[in-house]
Amino acid sequence: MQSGEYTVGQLATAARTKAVTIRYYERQGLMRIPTRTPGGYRIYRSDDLDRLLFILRCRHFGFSLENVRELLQLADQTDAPCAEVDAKVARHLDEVRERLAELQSLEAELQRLSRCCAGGGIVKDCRIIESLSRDIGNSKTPACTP
Amino acid sequence: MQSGEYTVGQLATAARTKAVTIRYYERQGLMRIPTRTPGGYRIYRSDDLDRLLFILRCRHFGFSLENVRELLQLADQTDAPCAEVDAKVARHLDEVRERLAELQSLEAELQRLSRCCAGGGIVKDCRIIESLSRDIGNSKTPACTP
DNA sequence: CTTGACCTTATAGCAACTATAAGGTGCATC
DNA sequence: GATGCACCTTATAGTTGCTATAAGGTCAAG
Ligand SMILES: [Zn+2]
Ligand SMILES: [Zn+2]
Ligand SMILES: [Zn+2]
Ligand SMILES: [Zn+2]
Repeated sequence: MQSGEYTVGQLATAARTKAVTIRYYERQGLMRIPTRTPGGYRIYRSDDLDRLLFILRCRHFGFSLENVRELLQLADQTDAPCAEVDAKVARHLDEVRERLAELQSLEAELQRLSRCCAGGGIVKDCRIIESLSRDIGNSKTPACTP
Repeated sequence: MQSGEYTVGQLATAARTKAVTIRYYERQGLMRIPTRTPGGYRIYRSDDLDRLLFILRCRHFGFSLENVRELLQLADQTDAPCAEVDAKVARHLDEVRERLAELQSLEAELQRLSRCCAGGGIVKDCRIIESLSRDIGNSKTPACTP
């Protein structure tokens, strides 16, 4: 091990991730196949750290591993127009906003459900259980009027 | 097959779900073990439909199957206090709000990333790729656990 | 009695890891 | 040189809530 070289564990520490994750990324074709010591240990260099950090930043932004793979390829073609990159980010942003809207409506529904029951009663009279037991979605009379 | 009885497919249709889902819920201990025809077909009755609809409503509210299992048990003890039910719903609402907050901050970050690049350039100069290649939030590198 | 829609089970796959087992390496210390 | 220990290796299974496939059996209509 020379200076500027890392074992998988050292690379993991440097990137604040775990060795298993790095091996997993290798199997998934995100990390390059590293050289090995005579004993079979993986040896990484600083460009591997760069690549790993790129991957982790993409993950932090919620990109799927497949998207990350594509982003890595795009990032390598430095002279190509970046329109595809920009589009990928924009599309992902759209997806996140969609999930956000869904989660917001879930939160509202769940809050309504939660407020159904005043507490202190028994299951037989619990408006929450009642709401879960009948079709609130199609009911004319809403189960809960908070 | 008498009236008021369902095969798994008919039950699925009645609940607007799929037969495989019902069998899966049975394996997971959510649906009761049904009786069978001499040929081995599952036979369901209207209380099975009620139970299935209860499960599906819980799923609609985002409860995990484990939570649904517990809610089913709680719902069966009609004379017990409903505090546990109420607490389960409240806890789930908290989790949803937590996810919501994470998703909101992700949306903001992603919007900032998206706006980095004006478009029309090449990858080499793309601020998005640059952002993904450098430590933008460099004061802290939060390891996002989604 | 054949057709065809439906049913049965078992098994594998998805995403992105996490956990476990069983063993090998590298380096410091005795 | 032997030992100990932290770290490395691979393979395999588990997580969640389904979905897909294969290979076969049942039921009711025509
Ligand atoms: Zn209650
Ligand atoms: Zn809804
Ligand atoms: Zn962040
Ligand atoms: Zn760009």
